[in-house]
Amino acid sequence: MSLEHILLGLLQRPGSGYDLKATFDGTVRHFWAAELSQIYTTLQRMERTGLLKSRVEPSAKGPARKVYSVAPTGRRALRAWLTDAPKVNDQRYTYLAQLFFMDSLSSLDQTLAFTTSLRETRADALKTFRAIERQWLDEADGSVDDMSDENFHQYVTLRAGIHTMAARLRWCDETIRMIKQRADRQRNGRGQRKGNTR
Amino acid sequence: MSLEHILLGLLQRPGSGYDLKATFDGTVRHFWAAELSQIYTTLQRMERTGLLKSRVEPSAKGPARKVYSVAPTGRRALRAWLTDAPKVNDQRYTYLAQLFFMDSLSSLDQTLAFTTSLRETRADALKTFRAIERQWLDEADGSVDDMSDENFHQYVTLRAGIHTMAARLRWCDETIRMIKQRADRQRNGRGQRKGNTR
DNA sequence: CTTACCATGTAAACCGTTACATGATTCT
DNA sequence: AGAATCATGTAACGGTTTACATGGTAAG
Repeated sequence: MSLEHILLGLLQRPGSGYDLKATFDGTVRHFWAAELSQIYTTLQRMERTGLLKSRVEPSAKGPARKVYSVAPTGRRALRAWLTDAPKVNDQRYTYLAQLFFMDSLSSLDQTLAFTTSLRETRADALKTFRAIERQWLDEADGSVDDMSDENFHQYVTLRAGIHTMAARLRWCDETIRMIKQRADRQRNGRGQRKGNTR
Repeated sequence: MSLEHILLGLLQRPGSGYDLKATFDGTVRHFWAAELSQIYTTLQRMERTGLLKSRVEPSAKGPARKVYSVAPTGRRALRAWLTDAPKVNDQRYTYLAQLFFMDSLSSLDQTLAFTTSLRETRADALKTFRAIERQWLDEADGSVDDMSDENFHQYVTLRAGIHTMAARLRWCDETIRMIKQRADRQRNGRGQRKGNTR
């Protein structure tokens, strides 16, 4: 139920579902994504179970806004979650699954093209992360020490994304190198070894 | 629908749901996890939609086994998925979400303890990955070139896990260093800057 | 006799994506 | 007039976890 806890965290400043979607995309999207529809239904559930309260406010534009804020029960729930041990959840990587079975295409060229294409997307993502980091550092006069504690906590989660993405790029490069080496060997007639007969 | 595709990949050697759970845990668990109950229901759906066929076989021990294998439609679906572009899916990191909001505990000591504890679990996980890699390399006489193409594809996904986990460890170390530095500064009375007043 | 392993599932609840539906205001 | 943005949702489907239910064989 981490989405609920993230919403509790974000709602330390009250807001509507629509507001929260924007905040989501602007702050936590590098480690958590959520669609508007999911946010709306989750907020409704959280009000039903007493974690949140809401009031309806007229809007300058469009329909009335339903502004949520954290109820006392919610505050306790957030605190309990934060003082709990770090929760490690399983990750699912679709592209690694594809790669895992890609031998059945019997074409190292396909594997090479796949990995090369993946590398590009990861390089773009890393560039984006680094640009966001530069903005953060500019706003803090270039020094992490000048950040507020609040910004510091947020900043280190961005650093996590940068480390991970950089590692993935290095892995792509290592893999591309190994694929090329393997393809060369096979072209030079050293490919027939250990059941490698496809 | 990646679980379906992974099951298609694994079922290139036919097997029962129970078999598949064991294979899952032994081969792809570092990038994909699945419970038995999910595997059973997914296999049933895939037979209903024509991706798989099954036959019932008596078992040496326990109840009859329902052995699934890939139907022609399934073979085409697997091929289409493998020749598709690398699919990057969003990752959700619960512990980064916790860290993101942890400033509201107003205690850098808590943040330090949290990160230190996380570091331990990541170090253990990395150790496990490295042990598995050593086994793989031993079986291939220590050289990646001596692996079959099939094993090579599987090996590189393990390397992805190792790169990622090592990066996460380096991030933990970097973060721990920054937290300590920040705590020191605040104890030495330089803590009151830029809204850092909690 | 009890535990572990083999082998099958169902049910309930929540997580998450995609598509659909509605309607107001503001800018071009 | 049409597009963008504000703002709310529902529905359907599949993904995932946890708990429950059943019963056989083999080893200690």
